[in-house]
Amino acid sequence: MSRQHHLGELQLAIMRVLWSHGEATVAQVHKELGADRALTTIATMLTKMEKKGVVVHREEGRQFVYRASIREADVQRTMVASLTERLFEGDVSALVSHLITEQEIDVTELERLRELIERQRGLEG
Amino acid sequence: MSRQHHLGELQLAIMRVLWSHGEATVAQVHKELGADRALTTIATMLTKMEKKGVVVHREEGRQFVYRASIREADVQRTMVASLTERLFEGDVSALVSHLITEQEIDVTELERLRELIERQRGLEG
DNA sequence: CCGGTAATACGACCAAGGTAGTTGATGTCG
DNA sequence: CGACATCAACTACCTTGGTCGTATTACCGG
Repeated sequence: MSRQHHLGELQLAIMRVLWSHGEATVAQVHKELGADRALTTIATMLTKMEKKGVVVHREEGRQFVYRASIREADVQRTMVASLTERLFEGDVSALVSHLITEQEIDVTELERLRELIERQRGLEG
Repeated sequence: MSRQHHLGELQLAIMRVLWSHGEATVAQVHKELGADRALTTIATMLTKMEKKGVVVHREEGRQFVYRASIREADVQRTMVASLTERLFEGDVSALVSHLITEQEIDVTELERLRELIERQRGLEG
């Protein structure tokens, strides 16, 4: 269940469509992604993803309607944790520091984050 | 220069050794990584990495002494940005939120981060 | 000088992500 | 009914990361 779901670029893009739409056919996913790749690319990828266990499908007429079978928050958690491990030796705070100081967050956002931290500190305190 | 340096697991592990040691021979890297893989695996990887432009070497007798040719902060920046793009539609704050609420940061760290945000807010005016 | 050791060079493989063409079945529309 | 469009299945490639085995070369100790 909570296996390391380490998804590639296209796979993630597809997952995002499924997460936001709930369900989608190959054609819908394709369109949503800008229709720059071939339709079969999406279809092949979805097949591989189903084999891997990250999506499932039901049939509607002769079309397949796909649905994500893992939750977005779980994927975020495992992938962020993995990156944190690889780049910051597992130090989550180091990553947050990096984000705050190196990755362009405007003042309004900073204020929002400050409040978030306050709230979280309340919860943990 | 600022190409998307998208490094794999082993590559990152090797880079970390080089960043922290400044320079290292194949044998040193191998040892530092626990010597669980074959020595040639490290050697091959370093060759590939040099071709890719992320490390360079000089010769010392018969040995190659490798050195990183890209900075750690740059790799962090591009890889974090890439993940942010893929998982949070480029919304850095969303990632920070995720880290604060979902990834186990203790109260002391939260306080440290709060101060960091204050300071950054000062810098950005 | 000779045999073993230590290093790189080179080539082989495998898996996974990504991309797409072709085929064959099945519907639909005129 | 028949031509055309749609859709999944299958096959095929290519690239990159990762993992090694073997060959070749150079050095070092006896």
